[in-house]
Amino acid sequence: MISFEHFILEDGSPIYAQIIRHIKRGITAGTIKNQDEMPSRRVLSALLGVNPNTVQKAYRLLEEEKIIESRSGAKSYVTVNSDQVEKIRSQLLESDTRTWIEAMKQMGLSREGALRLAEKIWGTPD
Amino acid sequence: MISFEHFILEDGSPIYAQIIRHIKRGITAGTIKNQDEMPSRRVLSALLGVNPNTVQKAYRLLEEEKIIESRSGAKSYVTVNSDQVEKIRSQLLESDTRTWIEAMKQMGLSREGALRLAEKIWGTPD
DNA sequence: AAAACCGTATCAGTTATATGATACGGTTAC
DNA sequence: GTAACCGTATCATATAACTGATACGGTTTT
Repeated sequence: MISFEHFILEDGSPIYAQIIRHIKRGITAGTIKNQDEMPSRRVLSALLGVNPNTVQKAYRLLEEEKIIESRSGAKSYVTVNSDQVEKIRSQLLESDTRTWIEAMKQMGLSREGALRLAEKIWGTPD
Repeated sequence: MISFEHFILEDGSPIYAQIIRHIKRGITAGTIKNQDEMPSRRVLSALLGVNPNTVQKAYRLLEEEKIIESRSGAKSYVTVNSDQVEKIRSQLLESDTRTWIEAMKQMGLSREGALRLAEKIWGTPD
């Protein structure tokens, strides 16, 4: 079963989008793998304290992206092949990093300045 | 007059929030300074192709944060002292960077791996 | 077979975001 | 002074996002 242990609701972006991002990041990290069992809509909504319809929207969109599969009545499963994983990984890493770089540039930081800042905030390497 | 030359509307976050972020990043970068003249609501909305009410919402929130001042009938001006600038700067840099770091961690990257990725995507130092 | 889940669907209601139009009165520039 | 611009306010409207409740039928487990 996929863990949502470290999932924290942020503000600013829609909840359903945050759920989708969490799944994709897990796939990128390798903590979510092909054929993994998804928590049911009811269970996840109770876990996150949100409405079941919000979770259903996230799952529906994940299904449209062919990342999960659902059968009426049964549980939903992750269905990703290695090509999809690689695609998701490169897209997420690049877009998240580009967003950060753009912000740093807008605030006048040089490449080295931004990297030093990130290094400092990250803290001890892990 | 504050420049919105490189401002591009993104999707995902509200337009008024993007405007606020643009101003704050400009202040952090030093390209927007105390007593700078803000573009009028009408001008900026025309420039961005959005509704004047959307710009007004951004300006109202900036005013509540004491970052700009408006007098009915007259133009609006940036009103930030050096303490505010430093506060805005540290808040923005830290939150943007923490967001990126959290994403990298969720995707299983080590500190060094993430820094190398950022270095590569940034390209030539500037 | 029955109970316990599950995916799916639908209804209504609220809030946030954005658009569009218009108006009033204050300020600035000519 | 007057025209042009400005901040501010108020309508109405539309859509997206989220909540809450409920229901139907399929699957799994016992």
